[in-house]
Amino acid sequence: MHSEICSIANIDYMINKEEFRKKVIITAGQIFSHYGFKKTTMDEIAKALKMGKSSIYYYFRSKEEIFEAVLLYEANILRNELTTTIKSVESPVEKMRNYVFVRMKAFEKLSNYYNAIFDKNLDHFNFVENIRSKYDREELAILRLILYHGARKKVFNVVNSEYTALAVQTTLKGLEVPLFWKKKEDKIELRLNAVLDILFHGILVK
Amino acid sequence: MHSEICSIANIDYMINKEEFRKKVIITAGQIFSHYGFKKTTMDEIAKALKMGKSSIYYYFRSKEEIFEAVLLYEANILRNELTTTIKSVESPVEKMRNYVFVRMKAFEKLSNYYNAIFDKNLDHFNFVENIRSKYDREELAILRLILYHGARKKVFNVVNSEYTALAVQTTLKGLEVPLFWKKKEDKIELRLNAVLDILFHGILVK
DNA sequence: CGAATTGTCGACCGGATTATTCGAAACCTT
DNA sequence: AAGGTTTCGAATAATCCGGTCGACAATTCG
Repeated sequence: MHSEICSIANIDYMINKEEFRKKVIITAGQIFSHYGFKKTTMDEIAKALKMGKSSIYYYFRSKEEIFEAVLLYEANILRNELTTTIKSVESPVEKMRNYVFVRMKAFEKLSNYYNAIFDKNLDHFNFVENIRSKYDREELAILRLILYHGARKKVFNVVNSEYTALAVQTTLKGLEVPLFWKKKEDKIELRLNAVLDILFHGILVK
Repeated sequence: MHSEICSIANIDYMINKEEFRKKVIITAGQIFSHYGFKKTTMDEIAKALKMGKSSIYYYFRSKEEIFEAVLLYEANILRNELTTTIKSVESPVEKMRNYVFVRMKAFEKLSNYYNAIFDKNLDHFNFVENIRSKYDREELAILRLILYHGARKKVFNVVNSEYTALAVQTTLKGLEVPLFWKKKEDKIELRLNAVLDILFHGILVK
């Protein structure tokens, strides 16, 4: 029959569908990052989208699928920002304040989702591995170096010396941090928070 | 019988009890201000206190009672800060930047609870009236003046002119703002958010 | 020491919430 | 108008959560 026309129409549909999915991801992402996975309700997402709750299920199979899409979306943004920025940066270290600051912000945003992941009993090993595999080792090495030398040369004001070593060591390895955990325990969770604190607040730029 | 000794003992008990209540108020307050009333669970509060949920009910009758205690506690702090600070401030307006900024922060903290109040179907009229009655009219007048002239003289950078009038008008009347609402409707809620936005972010100091 | 009072907690209940489904209506596009 | 696409109200089954209760530990008192 009219197979060609039909397929054209389908492509149109798919585009719209993809756009709507993105809208959901962005909207839901904001809510997830604030309230975590468990505390975020479908009703809430639907309300924020000004849509019936059931409609969302036309685009996503489940709440989890939305959440995972959000994580992937954010991780990709972060990764792209990193790769593009890192190529436009040259020493000296002293001039990198703003650069690092921007990076910090990006990580900060993503770090919100850690809570959400904790909240859920998601197997974050898979997630972390997934993300990590997308980072070029070299990128990480450079970033780590910047921070390391920056801290030594007092470009950054490291607030709490107790955690300095840990912070420098793990800084901007970023998503590798969770690899140290074996299971979800309070103490370990606390340590993560400490690290994140240093990463995003403790090390003050400017 | 041993009425005197007993009463002394009772006072001791009360002090401990009062201390524990305060601990609950502070801990629960942090959670409430982040997640709102509804999304905050007793289990969560208990866990944060490292205590059994049932134990909390030995000190508070209900979740609502905790919440109201939190509001009162915060409101008192804010009120005290206001009254003490306002007496140590003299013109000119241009030097008040930092002062106002600090005030902003204080309001910001309290403003978090507005969400919590919305969240709940609490009759916030009572609450607001309760708080408002503790403010000296004169204090408010002075604060309002500072902001008003500050905005006119461009000491503050008013970001969104659309809301400027509203902001100046209601700024630091602070807790009076809610009096304009008749019921909890989306549009009105949005307007509040706009106002709060202006109050705490829109008007940039420095 | 006991006994009385104060404080803690695990286990549990029933009503409320919530993720998800389904079928029917509304909406396009041809 | 037909057929595919999108929306949504209503129903459901599972889970959650505020609050209770009784047992029991700790402390205070004679």
